[in-house]
Amino acid sequence: MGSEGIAYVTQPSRTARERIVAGAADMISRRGLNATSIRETAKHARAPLGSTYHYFPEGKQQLATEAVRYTGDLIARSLRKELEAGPVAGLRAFLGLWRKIVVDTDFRAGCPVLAVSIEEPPTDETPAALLAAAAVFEEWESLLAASLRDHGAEPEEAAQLATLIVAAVEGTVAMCRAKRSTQPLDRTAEQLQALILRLCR
Amino acid sequence: MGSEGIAYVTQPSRTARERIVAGAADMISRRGLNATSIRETAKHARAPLGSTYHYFPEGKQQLATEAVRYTGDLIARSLRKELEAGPVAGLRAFLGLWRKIVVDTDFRAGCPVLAVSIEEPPTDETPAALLAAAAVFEEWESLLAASLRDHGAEPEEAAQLATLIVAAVEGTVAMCRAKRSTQPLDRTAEQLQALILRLCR
DNA sequence: GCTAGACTATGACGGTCGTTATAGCCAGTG
DNA sequence: CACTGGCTATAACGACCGTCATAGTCTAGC
Repeated sequence: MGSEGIAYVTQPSRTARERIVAGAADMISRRGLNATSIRETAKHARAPLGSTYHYFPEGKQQLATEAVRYTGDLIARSLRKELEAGPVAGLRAFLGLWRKIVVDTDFRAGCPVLAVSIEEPPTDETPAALLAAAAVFEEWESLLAASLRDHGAEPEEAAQLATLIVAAVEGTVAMCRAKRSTQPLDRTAEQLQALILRLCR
Repeated sequence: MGSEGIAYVTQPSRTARERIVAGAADMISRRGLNATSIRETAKHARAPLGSTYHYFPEGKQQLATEAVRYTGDLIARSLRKELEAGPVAGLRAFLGLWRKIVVDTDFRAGCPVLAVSIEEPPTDETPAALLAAAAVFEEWESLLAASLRDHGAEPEEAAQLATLIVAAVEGTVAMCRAKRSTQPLDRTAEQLQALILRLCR
């Protein structure tokens, strides 16, 4: 312990609640939702177990939901800013964020939104964390699509390409973890960048 | 029970060992590796728990490894056949396989190879299941890349596009599960098909 | 100072996990 | 017929899980 968590750093200045959420996002991105226990989440955030149920009375589902939204907002904020310099710059920033997470954690962490997306819902109704994951994907896509439209792409084409970008990046991050190499990220980056350049005039 | 598992059907004609592997692949694709217990795997295959450790003496890791290879071979076999009709036909078959799994299971199942890829390795060395996942991705990519080269693509371009296709499909399946919709698959299919057509002359 | 409410500390509950051990069944071979 | 080896049945092991309850500590406002 102590040398591993770099991607979602838990600065001691933040409140205990924020540290728990950020730590949960990090752990979910590494091991998946089901393998992330509330006990370890609390320990990772140097918070007592009891506090977890104080801050998140609805239990694990609420914590997972907030962790998904936390990461979603983190990425969306950066993406929104970089997209001001155009879709290619936005893509580069998007890829760069994930590359940093994957490399900094020695291919151990990935995307918690993806991790939550591939867990089977229990029985009948859709859990809140899965709904949050869908909303995060939607937001990332719409940010990219808007930028593509602003740079001359047809709306339908822009929507398609935005979906492709998000899906490809998520899949590529997973492939990098399996192969313990950033080569998939390099290849995907090349192809997606060419695709944007071709579409925006 | 009885009306849910359609994607990786467990025909009673197969041996108990095969049923356990196929069932494990299905369960991993739904809930992830860590949330798939050997007990439930055995129950799902109508095999006693003791038999699991008889057939797979190395325990859960061995079962997971074989489940990954099982799915990898299943997809690779179909992909190889359809690619004889060209890369576009291959892409269509690839997408169709995943679409069927996602739709038939009401967005509950996905790709077990992806699920294994995003689980953090325990401590020091890479687990066998993760190595198997990397090999499966590699095989799918090389099948696609070879077909693209055979139809006029430059080797480097072919490799890049093959990686993009595998990554995009894996990511898209996850997005479909989160959104409970096949729209991402439709969009990705459109973009990838256009990409192949543009590259192969 | 004192009290209310936010937070911590601690322990327990029933349950499932991976794995192992042991004893039994039941084909097929000699 | 005995017997051997593949497979089953059953129970147990320590460990961890999500959740809840309860009692204690701390701090802000009166």
